[in-house]
Amino acid sequence: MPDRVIAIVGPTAAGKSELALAVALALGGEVVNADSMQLYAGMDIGTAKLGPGQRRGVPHHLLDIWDVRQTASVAVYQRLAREVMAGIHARGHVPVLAGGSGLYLRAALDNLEFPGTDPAVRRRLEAELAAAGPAALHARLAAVDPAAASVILPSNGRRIVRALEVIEVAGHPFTAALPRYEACYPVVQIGLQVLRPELDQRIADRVGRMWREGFVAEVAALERAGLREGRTASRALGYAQVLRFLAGECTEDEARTQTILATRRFARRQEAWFRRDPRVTWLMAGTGDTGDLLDRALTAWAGLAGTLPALPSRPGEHR
RNA sequence: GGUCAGGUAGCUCAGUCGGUAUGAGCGUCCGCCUGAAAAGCGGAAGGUCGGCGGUUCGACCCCGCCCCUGACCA
Repeated sequence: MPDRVIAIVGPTAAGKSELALAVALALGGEVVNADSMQLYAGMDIGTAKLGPGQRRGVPHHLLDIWDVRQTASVAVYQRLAREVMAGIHARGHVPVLAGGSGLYLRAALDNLEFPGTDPAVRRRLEAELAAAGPAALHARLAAVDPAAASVILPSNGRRIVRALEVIEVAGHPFTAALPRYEACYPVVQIGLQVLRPELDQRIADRVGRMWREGFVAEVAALERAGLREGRTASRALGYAQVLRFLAGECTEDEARTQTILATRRFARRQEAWFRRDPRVTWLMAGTGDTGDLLDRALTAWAGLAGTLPALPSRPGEHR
């Protein structure tokens, strides 16, 4: 019997965490985080992480597992997510994957394999990038892997470095295009959709709330814990802006405004990412209609169940 | 009321010593994304150059009047 998964995806501030919680309660599920920044311990207010007291007894996995100084890694996340989901399945529960990091979702759900990495090689290539610029590295890539070079733009230093790294470390060409959408679990992906004007309002409200809840103090504390050394965490939305403020590079008000703008841009990118995935079932999340949303999500889930051998249902196990 | 500065893309502003606006940044929209992905990269749309006259083969640019904004003087 195939082990099924339900995923709640969509842009930031659309209400994924709440819906995931409701779905988990209804199906006897356990939530698995698919948000790259909620993996970091201590990044709570700025990532809108559900606190332990708000989880209503539902187990949540892959939260607070990384130190802010650690560089994030999709490949590591993939391994962890697969392990966690296997455990949930073994317990007879349903994994409810929730988060807005598109690549992380695909890493967890799809047949994606990440070629290895080598810190030394990476460091060397990055130094070369800084010294010679992306165009020079791109020319080199074109010589060793024309296919990859034709797909990666000469201005995208980051992807060029990774391609060269893979060729050197793995000894094979870099697959520069994402593969077909092909999941390794029977999965229902629920996409939460909120109209642009309302989403923008929610983002502004959320950032305002973050500030009222002591976001600046959170960042200051993390700064003492080494946030600035963290390659990934220091660039997180809001955290990057507050770090600039703390360094005296802008006013607090500018940091707040910039956080709103950057979050908005990010939400657009998330929409674009998930929009391409034909498997996503989109639900319009109007203002405060969570109950209805849950019904519609469960209907979509029931649709998947109908295509598969029946599974004994265990509703409300975590009450 | 007077003097000066300014009115150019949704916003902040370049620019043309008269020859169809190379406009820039931001915003907006769209696309890409395989070990940093809340990251990184790319593309597009947007302007009757405040209004009306005049000079000129030709005016965003020169001249006149008017409107608006700001500073200063009364």
